[in-house]
Amino acid sequence: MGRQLTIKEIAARAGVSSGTVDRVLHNRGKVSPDKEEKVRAILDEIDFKLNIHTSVISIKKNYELVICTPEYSQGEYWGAIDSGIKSALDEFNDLSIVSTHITYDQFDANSCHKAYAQILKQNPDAIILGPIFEQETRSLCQDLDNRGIPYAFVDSTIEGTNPIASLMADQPAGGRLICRLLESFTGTDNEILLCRPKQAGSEQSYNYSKRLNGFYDYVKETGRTGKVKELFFSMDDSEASAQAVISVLKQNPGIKGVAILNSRGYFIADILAEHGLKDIKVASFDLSYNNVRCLKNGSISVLLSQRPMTQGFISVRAIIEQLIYRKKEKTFIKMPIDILMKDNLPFYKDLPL
Amino acid sequence: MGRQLTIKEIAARAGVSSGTVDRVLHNRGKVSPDKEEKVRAILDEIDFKLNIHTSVISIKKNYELVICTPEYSQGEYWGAIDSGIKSALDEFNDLSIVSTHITYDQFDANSCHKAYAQILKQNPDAIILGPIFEQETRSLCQDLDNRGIPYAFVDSTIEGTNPIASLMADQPAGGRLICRLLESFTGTDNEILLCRPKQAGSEQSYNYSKRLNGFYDYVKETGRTGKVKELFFSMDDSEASAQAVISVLKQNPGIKGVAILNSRGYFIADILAEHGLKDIKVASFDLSYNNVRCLKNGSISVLLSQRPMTQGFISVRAIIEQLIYRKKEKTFIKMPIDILMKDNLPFYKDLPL
DNA sequence: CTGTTAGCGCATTCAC
DNA sequence: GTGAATGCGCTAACAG
Repeated sequence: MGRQLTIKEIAARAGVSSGTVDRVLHNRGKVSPDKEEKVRAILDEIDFKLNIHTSVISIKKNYELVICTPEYSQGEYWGAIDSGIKSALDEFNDLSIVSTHITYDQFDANSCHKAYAQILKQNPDAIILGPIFEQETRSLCQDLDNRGIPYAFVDSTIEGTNPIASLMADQPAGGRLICRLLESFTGTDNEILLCRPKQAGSEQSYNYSKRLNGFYDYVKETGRTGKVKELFFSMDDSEASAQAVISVLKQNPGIKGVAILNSRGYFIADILAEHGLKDIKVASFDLSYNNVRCLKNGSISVLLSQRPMTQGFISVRAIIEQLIYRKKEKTFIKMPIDILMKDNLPFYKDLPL
Repeated sequence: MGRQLTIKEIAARAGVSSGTVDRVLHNRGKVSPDKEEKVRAILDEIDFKLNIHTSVISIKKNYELVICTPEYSQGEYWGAIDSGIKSALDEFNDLSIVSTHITYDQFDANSCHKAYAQILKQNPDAIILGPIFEQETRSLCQDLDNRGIPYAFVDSTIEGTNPIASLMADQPAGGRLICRLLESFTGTDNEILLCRPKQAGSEQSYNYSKRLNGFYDYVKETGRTGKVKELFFSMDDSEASAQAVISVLKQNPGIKGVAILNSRGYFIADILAEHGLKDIKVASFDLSYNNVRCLKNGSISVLLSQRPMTQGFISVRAIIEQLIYRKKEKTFIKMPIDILMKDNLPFYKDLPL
């Protein structure tokens, strides 16, 4: 495969100037039908691709990117996504992209509403969305579609929208997997406790409910319905939660594994550790700071992660490819669900700082 | 953080010409100490990064890259590494890199010797090595060091060499991990069978022996020495191997898990499946075609993978960064060891085709 | 040693 | 509608 033809060479072949080829390539109009046809014929024949590098350097436009995600503390899931975004922006720093980060309270639809209003006001060239609220997001996306502003989703995707990219894990698969792992760990004879947070937003979250579905699908398929118990706990009252957990485990000595389908595994793990319940395996999601601590000290046996940093990184890259390199294909990726145990933890970069 | 300074602007600040800045940036020499210092001072201060795009288009040189790995069949480990290399070369195709792939028989030191001679004869600009034989590789690398030709390792690294990049997994950690997994799966009361291949090269391989070390380190640490049995099997005589495996399992009903520390897990898994031994958990390495088949049908419970495609990809990128972008830092990465089970398998791209 | 300069391929004016 | 001309930031060759 030899070198590609340049625009100039194509122009020569078509008997036109490079400017005309450029107009055809980018559908800018103002080209007579006959010349256009000539150029297109050649273009089709040789499968012409723009040279990204020269293309980029001759574009002068400054791009505005808005990132809109829930607020987060350091070392948490959304922080990892953000650091992936940052590292991508750093890698592509010669593209003159200006980014703004707008955050909202993931438990307060109104705060999300405000954030979205702010986005529309800013009228950026592209947006990366970490969506929690379906209605609000769908409405925003409609406006964006109308204005022709591209947007990408990280963490989860809202149906009925037209993102140019979507980076998320298969949540039901995550639910199935955590159940399979605990089943393998505890053996088929023993029981599993599913600890569900009472906290407002968390249970309603799209991702959480999908995991729950996957979890119970697996339970049913394997005919272990009787082997799974549930317990609701509140992060706000750790005393009561601790008592509840311990009492359930005392009453059900067959329980050898505990699943927490969000990133609060450490909360339960700490309770178990405090009470010396070392033989109970805990499984949870996300490499948050506290979860990693527990995985290291053995109070959590396994964590599932959906590569938040990678999600952030790819979302930026997808935007750039679409916006600047004019790539047409959309980027829909189901992220791998990584299984983390003590021995392979050190080699994963998607770690909280 | 505003726009980056250009080389010209830096030159102006330092009171030199852009040519001088370029010479400093790329260590081409021929710069007086005082000017060099002035330039470096500014460079450090502003954390200058080359504009990749303009840099690429103005490079005229054609680079020759040689890739040298063991031969492989489709859907195997080395094939995945190769496809990672190919996709990187594809992504960087505007750099005019010509690549040659030389392979050798991983069980025949002489064939490796020949391959290496061929490399030296070709005298390329850079080399990616998948090393098996220590002596031969060390000798080759010495020659390459003398000639100043950069080389990168994939899969494993030979000590006493000076690669510019090394992409490999932590093999002892892999050994530990597979043991921890099987222990978790079988419970502490039961036993584990370690199936070791008799085949010539395989056992001597550096990676294999490191995994073995890690495996037994974990066994010792957890005080389970008495709980681990060993069995040597030969791929050449499946009849005999099958009988041996089955007989060991009959004599030791406490064995509930089987570990294979290379990519031959499917060989044992097929034997177990044939004999209806469904409750015995099998764990092995690598997403080879056959292993994946077994993971899907349930005869293998878990596979460990060291991201061969990613290794291949990064090795090329590291070479390019070193050779073309003249990056100084070397790229030593311990790849994550991915744990694959039935539910998360579909989302991993490091799959055989 | 050092500065100057001609491209690299494309996007974008600006005349015609 | 169209083509010619300019510049993006950097590399490399060349003249001093």
